[in-house]
Amino acid sequence: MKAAHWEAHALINEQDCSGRRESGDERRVAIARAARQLIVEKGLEGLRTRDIAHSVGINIATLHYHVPTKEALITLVAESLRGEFREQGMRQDRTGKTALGLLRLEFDDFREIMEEMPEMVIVMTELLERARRDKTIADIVTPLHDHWRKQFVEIYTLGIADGSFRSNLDPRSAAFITTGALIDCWRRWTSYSSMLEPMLAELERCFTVLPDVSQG
Amino acid sequence: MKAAHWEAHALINEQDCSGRRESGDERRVAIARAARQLIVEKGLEGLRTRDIAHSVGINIATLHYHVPTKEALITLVAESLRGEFREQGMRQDRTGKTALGLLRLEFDDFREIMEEMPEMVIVMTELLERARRDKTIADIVTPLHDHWRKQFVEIYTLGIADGSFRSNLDPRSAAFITTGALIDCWRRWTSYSSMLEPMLAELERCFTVLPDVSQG
Amino acid sequence: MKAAHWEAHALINEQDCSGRRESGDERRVAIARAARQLIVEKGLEGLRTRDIAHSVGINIATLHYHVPTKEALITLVAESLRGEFREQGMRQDRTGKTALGLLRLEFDDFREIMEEMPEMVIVMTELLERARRDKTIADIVTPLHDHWRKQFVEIYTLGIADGSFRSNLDPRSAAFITTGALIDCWRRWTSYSSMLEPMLAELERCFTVLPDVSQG
Amino acid sequence: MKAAHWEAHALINEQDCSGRRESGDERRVAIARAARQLIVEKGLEGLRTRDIAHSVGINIATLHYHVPTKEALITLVAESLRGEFREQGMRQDRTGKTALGLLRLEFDDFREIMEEMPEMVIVMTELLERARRDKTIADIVTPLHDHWRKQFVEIYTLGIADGSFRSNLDPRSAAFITTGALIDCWRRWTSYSSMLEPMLAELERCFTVLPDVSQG
DNA sequence: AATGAATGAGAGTTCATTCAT
DNA sequence: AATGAATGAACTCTCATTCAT
Repeated sequence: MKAAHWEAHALINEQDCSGRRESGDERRVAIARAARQLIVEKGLEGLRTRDIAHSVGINIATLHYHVPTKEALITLVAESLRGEFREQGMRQDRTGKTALGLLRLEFDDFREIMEEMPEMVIVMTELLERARRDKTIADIVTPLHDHWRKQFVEIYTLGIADGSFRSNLDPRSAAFITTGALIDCWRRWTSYSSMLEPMLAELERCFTVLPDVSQG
Repeated sequence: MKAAHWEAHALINEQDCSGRRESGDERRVAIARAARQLIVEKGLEGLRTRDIAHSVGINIATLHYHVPTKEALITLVAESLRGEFREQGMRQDRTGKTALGLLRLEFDDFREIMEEMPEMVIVMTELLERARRDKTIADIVTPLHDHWRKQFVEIYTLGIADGSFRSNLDPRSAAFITTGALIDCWRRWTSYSSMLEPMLAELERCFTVLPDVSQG
Repeated sequence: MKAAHWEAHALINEQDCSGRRESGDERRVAIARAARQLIVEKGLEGLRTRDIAHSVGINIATLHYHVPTKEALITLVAESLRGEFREQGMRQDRTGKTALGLLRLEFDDFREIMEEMPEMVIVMTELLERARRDKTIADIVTPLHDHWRKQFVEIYTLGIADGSFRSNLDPRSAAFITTGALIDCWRRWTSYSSMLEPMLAELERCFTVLPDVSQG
Repeated sequence: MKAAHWEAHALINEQDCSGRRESGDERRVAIARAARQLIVEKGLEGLRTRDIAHSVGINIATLHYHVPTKEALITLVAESLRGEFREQGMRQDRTGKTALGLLRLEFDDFREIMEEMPEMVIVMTELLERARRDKTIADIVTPLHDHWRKQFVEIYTLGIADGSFRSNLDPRSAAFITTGALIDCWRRWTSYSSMLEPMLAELERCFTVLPDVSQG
């Protein structure tokens, strides 16, 4: 939870309880963190600037000093999510893997997010929802979503070529199914977290060549 | 003479232009209808009781006479959706079908909803979102959702037994994948409506025995 | 101060202290009255919706029920002034008067306003000031001002024709001088009210033919 | 890196682009200059300390270091106006002129101000307005105004004595009329600047002995 | 002399709800 | 069954001013 102090600018979870003033960037990070926490608790709809300010321990006017409007605040939240998603995606070495290996890496990433940052997932869901009506948010969040889907498209395309996936697989449709199923899994996480592993296993079976060829 | 500025507009949603007063239940139906229309336009978050009253062509106080609180109003909307979903599910004859036939029937239902009542889908999505935080709504909407998923579980179980679906299929996971993918399809309907057919076709291929093994 | 009850709609100064609710129009009148009083005390710049509401004895939300925005409120004030100015202008019989007689009637009107409704004058001044930056107000107030000036133009034109005013008088310039001087008199009313009569007398002398022709 | 959003713009009014720091007094002059510019643009009512600071190119805190409160700032503006008005009044040689000559000199001054420093006029008007409610400002601005009027009183008194002005002229009333008309001319400058010359000519005719008596 | 950050007080506005008729 | 009027509580946002450095 506590970020090491040599990690200069990506500190998100650092708790700074000393009396000294924080620099602008730290405050913005703290505000984004508090906002995300509150979105988890009350939803984007229930997000109140006063609550954020209180949670950060500053005056509302101070909040507005750092983030001029509520819209900008939500944009900030969206951007902070984007930052972490990108970090996440760059952690693993993807060279020399088979398509199935890449798919499993992708699933690992998903597992990791679900277990280590479930909060982020809820926030993302809320933002995706709002993106339907708010272009500013859509412009930040949709590319993330599209990028993620495209990765599956590539994996499936690759897998068809190397024979590890079904030859009649439509990569794009499969990618939509995969991301759709995973996002829905997010959404019902609190009720059905136990379904994650069976679902991932089933998804694999859906797209790979049948092992029980005995029937053929 | 009229001081209140927003009351001056013409009523929009009133489909009943005859002079007679509606009975209490008719009013509630009209209110639910107007509310759904407005949810489609502005989202559940942007729903305002005043707008509903105006759309129905009645006073806000009158609205509150028929539906005491906003919560009750949203419950009313949820219930009206439930009613229609049930109607929908009972229309088709399901006797004597194979598992694949039943799956296709289910897909047909989905297609029909998507094309004929896209409004209902949006409202449902919004309600599912709210259900995460509002138990009253969850109690109405979750059973609908569960029921729908269970139908897929049954179909897949049946299909494994009669050999039309993969023997290593996990019906429950497959059902989750199916409903998840379809719901996500709902959500992105405006951007990706063209993906519906490919996705349904791919879903079929995901769960049925590979046809291309013999073909290859 | 107390308007007779048979004067249906122009009641501005009526004090209604009974508990019963007022109709929309009465409330709007009461709001306009309170707003004008407050403008006199604190200026248009210092006008606060909360103060108005408090002065009328209603909630701020109620104020917004009757007058949707602050801009609309100021427009209301401007319109209420316009109404009274017009009433004022129609009271006296102008038929069969000489140009000098008409000028004196005009001066009588001015005296009357200054003495009986000094409050109105201050409000008008504030509105004229704001009109420079606010087109909505300008559209209401400027015509009043223009109309007033034009009346002087007409009087002076008439007076030149009938020989009671100087033949080298430029009616338009003279009208500008007259209204300008009178308005400035308004403005400094509190400090220089004693200057009104000498100024009016001097203005007469400025435009009429010199009586001390002995010099010629 | 910079959290504060409104600080990011380029400074507008800074005419001193050399690297050196300004001395305290220079800063106050720059502040007064910027404030006047902003009063012209948005009125005294719309004047914001932040805007001034930004326009000068300094921080708000720095602004408050040089000028402790907003009231002091407006006083500063008033004083800067006073300084310029005095400079203006001392430029011309008034010895050996007739009353009419002096009046024309006064009109020349007015013309000059109107054409060369229209900005000053607007600011003056705004300050005169505020002076009605703010004694501090009144104490600075009213003497200026009174002084100006007194000059006309003197000119008219002189002119009666030397026979160039009407013998029945009341110098004080005439002075009030003159300044009032001129100030009002200021106020409507943007709409009626073409009225200045005709008005000045008419004012002359108002007070001088009728020339057309002998002509007729 | 200068600044980034912070703040209290208050602005106009909105909304679900209630009251009297 | 219906309504005009009223309201408390809350909202986002603004601004002159101050503090620590």
